[in-house]
Amino acid sequence: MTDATPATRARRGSSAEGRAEVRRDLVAAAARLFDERGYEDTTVDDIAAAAGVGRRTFFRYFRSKEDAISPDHEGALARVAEVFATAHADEPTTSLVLRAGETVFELYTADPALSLRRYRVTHEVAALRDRESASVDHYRRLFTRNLRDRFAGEPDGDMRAAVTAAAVVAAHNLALREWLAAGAPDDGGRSCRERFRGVAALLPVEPARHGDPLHAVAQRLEAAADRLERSRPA
Amino acid sequence: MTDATPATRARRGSSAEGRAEVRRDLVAAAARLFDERGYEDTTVDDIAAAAGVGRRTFFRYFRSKEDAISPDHEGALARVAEVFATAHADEPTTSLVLRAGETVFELYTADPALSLRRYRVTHEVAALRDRESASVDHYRRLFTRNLRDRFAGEPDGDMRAAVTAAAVVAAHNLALREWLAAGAPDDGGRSCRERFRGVAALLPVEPARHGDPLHAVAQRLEAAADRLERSRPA
DNA sequence: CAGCCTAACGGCACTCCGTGCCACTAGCAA
DNA sequence: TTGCTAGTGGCACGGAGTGCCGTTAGGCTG
Repeated sequence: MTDATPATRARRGSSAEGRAEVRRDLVAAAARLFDERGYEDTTVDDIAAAAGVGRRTFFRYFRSKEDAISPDHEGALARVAEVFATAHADEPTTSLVLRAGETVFELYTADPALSLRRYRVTHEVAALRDRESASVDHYRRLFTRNLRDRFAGEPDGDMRAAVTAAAVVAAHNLALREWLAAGAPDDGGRSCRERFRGVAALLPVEPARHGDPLHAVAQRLEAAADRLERSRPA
Repeated sequence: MTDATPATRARRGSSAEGRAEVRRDLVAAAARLFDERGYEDTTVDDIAAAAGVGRRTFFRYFRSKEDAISPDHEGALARVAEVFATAHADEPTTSLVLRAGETVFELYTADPALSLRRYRVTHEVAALRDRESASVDHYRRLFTRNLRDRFAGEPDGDMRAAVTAAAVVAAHNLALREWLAAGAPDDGGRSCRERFRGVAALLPVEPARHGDPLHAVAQRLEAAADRLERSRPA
């Protein structure tokens, strides 16, 4: 983006900060060019040139052209996996999936302006929409695997795991999309998280009691109590 | 696939049956080559040559290389949309989504052997898996749109529409995958449909009872938990 | 039957994505 | 100074997907 002399930009990527700077420049250039000219009419050469690096270097930072505009889902997936891996077995399932889901919001709330630009471009270009769908499905699969383990042995465990995982991920995306459509208000993602938590009342996490009208309320009480416990000083 | 003299295959696509024949040959060639050599090591040239047509003709039948192995999701989407469009307003939501979902099974049960081959290849190749995820998400969006209309005005309507749609699609895929993993038994997809119908008990199709006194208590407890959490930055 | 017309076909050339290879150079160590 | 390492950019290549055009089969018309 900013003009740099060949001398200074020659080995920007040598240090860790240098690599981060090059990466930021590439992301910014891609977002700007996709927004201005459209995704299809922007080549990788254009992005690389705008960021002041060679085309070959672009592919050392991103696996593909689409990657330049996508959030770092791999890192977020790893963090979600960590939440599942470190969770205590007696934590209520509702609480666990809410915690796991909220982890991902940080991907977007960290830089609301960039998220908005990404959102606009992603939802206009079919190729990027499909790619986003595929990324989201990776979360769904991760949730499904962990819930399947949790529900193992219970009646209809696999089906409930599949349905619960899909429901949580769908609620997450709804909350996120509404937050973005509202202009990504910078409240640390609080509105986003609160909307997301509404899914708790809709999950079939308890096999026997589902259908009982009081059940949903009981679940939400449980989840809230769990949050109270967590927010206590250690 | 089958050798044809240049004379007979020259204008096979002139008639409707001819086009269907060419398409079948291309699909069969793609499935066989992907299976034998792997997806990455098969070029469009290979597929076209194996089917006895030119490379340019391949792209007149399929938009992309991936399309040659994918089921006809566009047609299935149109049929599902038709189910929603022609449904009576007083049909229970559960019944409607089950009917809509079952429509899609025909895509696979019509030719179990081909479906099995597609399943194997699709689940081995990351690019095809992602493409399948994107296709599935189109169904989810279609269900979401229609359910959002159905739940319009009801409390938490959007959230329940998103969750219900995701749940139905997830259950559909679980039933389908189990059917394929079992070797695609040719019972007209009965086992598949029955498994799918199990989702009915897990759907939040009835709105939460906001008049319930316990609901207010849950809300106040949640709000208290949020305030406490907010006052203690992590 | 002869001639025309339409439409599918095959081939060519082109753009662009993504990758392997290699020479270059800045920074560092001996 | 002399290697040594690691990031870089250029080059060339294979493959996907597209625009264009000449060719040709099959149908329609006189």
